[in-house]
Amino acid sequence: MDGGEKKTVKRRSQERVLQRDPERTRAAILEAATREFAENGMGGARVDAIAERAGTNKRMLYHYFGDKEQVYLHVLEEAYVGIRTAERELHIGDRSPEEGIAELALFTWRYFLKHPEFLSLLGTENLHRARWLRQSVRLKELHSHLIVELTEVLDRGKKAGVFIAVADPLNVYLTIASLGYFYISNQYTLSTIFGRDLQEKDNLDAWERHIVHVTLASIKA
Amino acid sequence: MDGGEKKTVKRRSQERVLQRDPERTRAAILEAATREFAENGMGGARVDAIAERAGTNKRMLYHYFGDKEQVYLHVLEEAYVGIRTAERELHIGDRSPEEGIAELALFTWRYFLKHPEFLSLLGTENLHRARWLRQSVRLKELHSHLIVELTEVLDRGKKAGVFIAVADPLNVYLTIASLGYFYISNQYTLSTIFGRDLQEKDNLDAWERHIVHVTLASIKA
DNA sequence: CCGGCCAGTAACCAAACAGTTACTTGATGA
DNA sequence: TCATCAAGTAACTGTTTGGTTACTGGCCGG
Repeated sequence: MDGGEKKTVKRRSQERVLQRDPERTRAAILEAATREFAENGMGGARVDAIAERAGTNKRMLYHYFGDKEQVYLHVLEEAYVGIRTAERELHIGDRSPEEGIAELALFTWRYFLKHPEFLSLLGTENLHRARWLRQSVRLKELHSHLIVELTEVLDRGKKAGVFIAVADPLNVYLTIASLGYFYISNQYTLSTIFGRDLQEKDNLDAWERHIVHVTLASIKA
Repeated sequence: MDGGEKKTVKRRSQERVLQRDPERTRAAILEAATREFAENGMGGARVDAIAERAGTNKRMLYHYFGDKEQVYLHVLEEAYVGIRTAERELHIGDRSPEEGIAELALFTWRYFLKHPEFLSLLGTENLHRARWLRQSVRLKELHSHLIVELTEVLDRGKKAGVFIAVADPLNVYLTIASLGYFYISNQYTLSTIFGRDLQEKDNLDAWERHIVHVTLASIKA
């Protein structure tokens, strides 16, 4: 539009400090992309915005990840690895069955509350019917640990007579996850239509207690 | 790309039958937009796609609604009106308190199951922090009816000694909605990572029973 | 019976977008 | 000490996209 010379590129002398640190640049892109995808979804996220947020430019993003979809896939994988890794350090089997379940419920709720971007990414992925998650080879074995440990805790509770016999591990986890996910991810529409700020501390505390109460009430003998 | 003449527009004689039916065209756009927004979110939805799905063209869409955001707002409003209208016909106060709560839980679950596009729209709206919902004047008074009626049922249950005294109407509704919403809207990632098809009839039926069971268990005296 | 109005069409436009190209710079090891 | 190669930059490109313009044609009140 303004300049005519196409070949002779004039360059201003270095404005940004050169990083020359591949690990750092890659990590910065991934973190910036996490925020961008979480805030805008797959369709709304902008490659330029990710590059700018990461303090680099598009060329590097394509250099490290190939294309937009691959960046998204890496972001999604990292997010799942994050929660499942933290979960592993819980050792819900170390205490009584009731305490174990309560601990898992509390952990899940607090993790969701601390990482709303994870919930947002799940929302985006489900909007697209798990299109990228299904392609991921990395995430196939990640989740079995949770179910195995939960099954063990429930079985101990059944033998001790404190839990009902029909308690299904997956259903118990889905109950915990449902109550946390919906409250946080849908807080904006809910606060609007019911005229109550769900982010207020009192309401958050009440819901935390509610999740533990509901989860235990649903499996107690 | 092919034709050169800019001013002299040549027109093929009428290919599509002229509808000349404003009501129908408007409704067709709204229905097509509902599907497009539900499937792709705000950022992913395409105005051209909506027009094509509606069997019309962009000009009409802009004629009736102004711009993309207004179309989306109308879609969202229609969706909320849909569920709240159906809800009103329930009359959960007509039976015993326990039956009333069970009825509301069943209705909500089945409505969600039948209208996944509503859940998707909620997800999109929450991704954008209720940006459009908050602007809507039409949807302010729509939801109070639900809370009023639920409060009445819970109070009756408390007086009869079947419900606990601390049961909060909003929390009861959030419990019901959480369990339905999460299971359906996150079914794709959940089915993938846990290797169980959540759309299978047996699983759906089990979850329906589970929702009623959990809701009642959490408020029973 | 005709002039203006409104539903409808298709071609068009500028901006935004994902992805590419052509080039520069700094570190390293032979 | 200099050739090589990876890290980095900015300008460019073809396409898509939301939104507009210029036009057509059926219908209805005067």
